[in-house]
Amino acid sequence: MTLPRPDPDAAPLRSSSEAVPHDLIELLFFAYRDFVGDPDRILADYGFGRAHHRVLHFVQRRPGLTIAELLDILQITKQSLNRVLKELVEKGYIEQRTGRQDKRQRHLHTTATGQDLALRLVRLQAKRINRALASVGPEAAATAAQYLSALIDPSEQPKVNRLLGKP
Amino acid sequence: MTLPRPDPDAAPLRSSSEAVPHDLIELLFFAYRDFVGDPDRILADYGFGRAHHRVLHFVQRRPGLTIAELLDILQITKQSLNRVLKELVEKGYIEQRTGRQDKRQRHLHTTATGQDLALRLVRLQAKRINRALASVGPEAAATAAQYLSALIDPSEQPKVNRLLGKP
DNA sequence: TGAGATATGTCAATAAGGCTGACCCAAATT
DNA sequence: AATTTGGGTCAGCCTTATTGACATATCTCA
Repeated sequence: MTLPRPDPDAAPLRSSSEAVPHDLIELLFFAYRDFVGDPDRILADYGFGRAHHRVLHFVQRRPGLTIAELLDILQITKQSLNRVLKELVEKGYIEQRTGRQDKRQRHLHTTATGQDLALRLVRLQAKRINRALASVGPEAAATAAQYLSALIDPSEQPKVNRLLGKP
Repeated sequence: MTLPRPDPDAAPLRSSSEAVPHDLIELLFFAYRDFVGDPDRILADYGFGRAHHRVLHFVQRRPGLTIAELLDILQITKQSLNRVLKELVEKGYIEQRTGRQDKRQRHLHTTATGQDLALRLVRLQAKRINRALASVGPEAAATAAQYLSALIDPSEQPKVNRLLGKP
């Protein structure tokens, strides 16, 4: 099966002086797909999906996170969050603790089981990333991080930087 | 609302000597989300979703693509592809031409309308990427491309390289 | 020529992960 | 005491994906 080559004349940029970096567009699609594919396969054994992974990941990373903070990070509705969070709590991967100062808040923590799974998943993703960095040279790490960071909505960047601990 | 900082001692890497680049893991999530968010908003006006976008994009990029080739790129089932492809054809964004040598094949092409939409979307994504490149320096483009490419499953890399026209 | 492989299309059922809208309670704030 | 905030929940809907089964046309090869 031979794929046709991209046709350079197919889309002349008449009304735009900006170049279109097709490779960066398509590579992000393929890279992201394979990147989340690894965890997906494991999560399926637990009856979890991608949404559970994200919740587990950020709770593991930021123990004590509240619901509101998690909603702000994930940018989904509380109904969507609640479904997966409830399952993670019921199955014993995440624990909710009522806030001490503000008793309305629920602070989220991974249980020992939750930590095991979160670590297993994050190591799997780290493996892929480290393999990539090894192949392009470790100097690329900083550049890649800066590039990905700059792709984020400027309005979201402060939040993400805080999240990553880079104020 | 103040987010707690990542807890560096929360997940000691007892059973792994590999470092875990949390920033690169999380940045990929945020970057991808915002990257596909732009087109999503536009597509909603047309009654299309992300799946339609991917089909339209690759057909625009590789005019004459067959169904089998597209399935191989997207890695979804033909039933999934068929639903969105049918809608794109019915609404006049994509055209199917029966193969000349092999009459079983359908060669896919964007219509004029399809090209307009595809270009609009690709320019939007290019804008975000070019903004990012401008902020980190254009030298970063090659590094970012290499890094993203190296994230892809090694078994898939030849295919992607062919697709991008870099053999 | 006839058998089998290939390319595509389609039906039906199911699941995951999102959404909106409408409520509810308890606790904090003013 | 009244209002706002943090969180939970019900119900219904959409999109994208899946599996499995089957249909049809066309191509290839013995």
